Amino acid sequence: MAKYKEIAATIRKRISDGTYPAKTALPEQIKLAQEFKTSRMTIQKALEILMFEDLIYSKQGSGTFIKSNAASLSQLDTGINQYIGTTALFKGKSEVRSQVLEKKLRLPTPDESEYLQLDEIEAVYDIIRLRFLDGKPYSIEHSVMPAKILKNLTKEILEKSIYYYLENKLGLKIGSAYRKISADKPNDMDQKYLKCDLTEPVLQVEQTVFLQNGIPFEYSTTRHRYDQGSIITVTKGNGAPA
Amino acid sequence: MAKYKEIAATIRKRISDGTYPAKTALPEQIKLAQEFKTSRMTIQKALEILMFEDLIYSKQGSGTFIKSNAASLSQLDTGINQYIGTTALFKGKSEVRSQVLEKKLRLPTPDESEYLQLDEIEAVYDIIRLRFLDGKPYSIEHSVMPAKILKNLTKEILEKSIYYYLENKLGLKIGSAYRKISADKPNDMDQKYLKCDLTEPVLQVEQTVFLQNGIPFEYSTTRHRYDQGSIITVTKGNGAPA
DNA sequence: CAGTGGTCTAGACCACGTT
DNA sequence: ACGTGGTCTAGACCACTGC
Repeated sequence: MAKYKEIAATIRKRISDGTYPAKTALPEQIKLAQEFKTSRMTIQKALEILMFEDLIYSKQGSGTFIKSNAASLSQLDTGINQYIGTTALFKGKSEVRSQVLEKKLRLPTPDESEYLQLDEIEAVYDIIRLRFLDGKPYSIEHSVMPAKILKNLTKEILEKSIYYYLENKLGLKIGSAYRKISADKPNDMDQKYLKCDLTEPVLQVEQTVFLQNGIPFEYSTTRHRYDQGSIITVTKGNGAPA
Repeated sequence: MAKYKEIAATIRKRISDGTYPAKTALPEQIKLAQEFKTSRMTIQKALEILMFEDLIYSKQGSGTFIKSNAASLSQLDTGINQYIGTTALFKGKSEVRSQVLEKKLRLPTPDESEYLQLDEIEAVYDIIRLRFLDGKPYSIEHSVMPAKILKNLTKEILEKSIYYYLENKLGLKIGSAYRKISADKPNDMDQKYLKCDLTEPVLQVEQTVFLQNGIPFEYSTTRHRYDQGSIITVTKGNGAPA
């Protein structure tokens, strides 16, 4: 592994085990460079990682400090702000199953061709899946995906995880996602499949997901029963003044 | 401005105006270093900014490429994933006003002292505000903040923006935030103040906001009328494999 | 003014992908 | 094998903070 990553890991460990206590200053970059027998640039690359993880922050002219919530943050082993699909989310805790309500190939609507950056002649898969958690329905997901990316999409893949198929079978990497989250009254499908009555709202997540190269690969709308899910987000502070 | 930031700005401009078209490779780092009369390290710091902004990505051994959604992304002048308060969000578009329904000093509940990392003997402000957009109520915000941070909180400040007060008057910087977003049935207050009937749900955002040094400064629950707001998030792809 | 982090250089070698 | 990005060095000077 790269030296600066190893240094970052060492410092991260010292933060989580209390060797470097919260709210105190880290040793100066020069000292760290001496200790790790490296240059200041390399120390800075290591510290940059920890800043990105929100464990420390620097003030020019003053020092580099450990955030007061750093110890608890460093326990989380994965990065900030993940885009975990529903299948991975409940992994190990419960049993998740998908029922494919619809799977057809059609042409995109004008909106969809804009969101997915497609020509009007390029077909899309139109898929509706009902998700079950431990046998109980908890969400309906309506996905539209370009057929040229998801070739040979089978029902079997849809019943498992599309994300797994993309990354492991097609070798494509997921990049960013835009999401719009809102609350809504239950519509006919919600009432039928999610067993919502008129006073039971849904949490709707409308999202466009991009591959690493910036090509959109999915536009979807997911509606959750209000008592069956919430969205957690972590927003990192910007360094730049407004 | 630092040279690497200027270089990043120049390249960003070339991406947005099409000088460097989407899906193509950027000039090699050596070439860029020559053009800008600088070293490769400085070019890399410039490119790092653009990667963080999700405009480009690199593949070792291959090149640095422009994402296909880069041009549209570079139009957004502000950074990714902002934590803008409601006041700033609607700036220039509409008129936002706050009515303070409650403002008292009390001791924290066990949950609150955990979220806010407070001793049970440290007082908190308990504040309930009703927000109006163009004269119509659209959300109720219940905030709990440590009194030791927000000294001398006046009703006047509450009617404007707490965030503005923090950053400009107290010189404190906002850092990260954790949010939990969910949908819910309207409760008594929602029905009374947001004029929700029983079939009109609310979008609830429960959040803990931290200062730059990691100290929590606000735990709040905001309930929006379902037809008056949605949450937009942008999730950046991780570089690391799962 | 002393001490800290921020930027920058002009090289070098390594790791990876492509051919 | 070659060309790309990734890492790393051993310095230098600048910008800011705090005494």
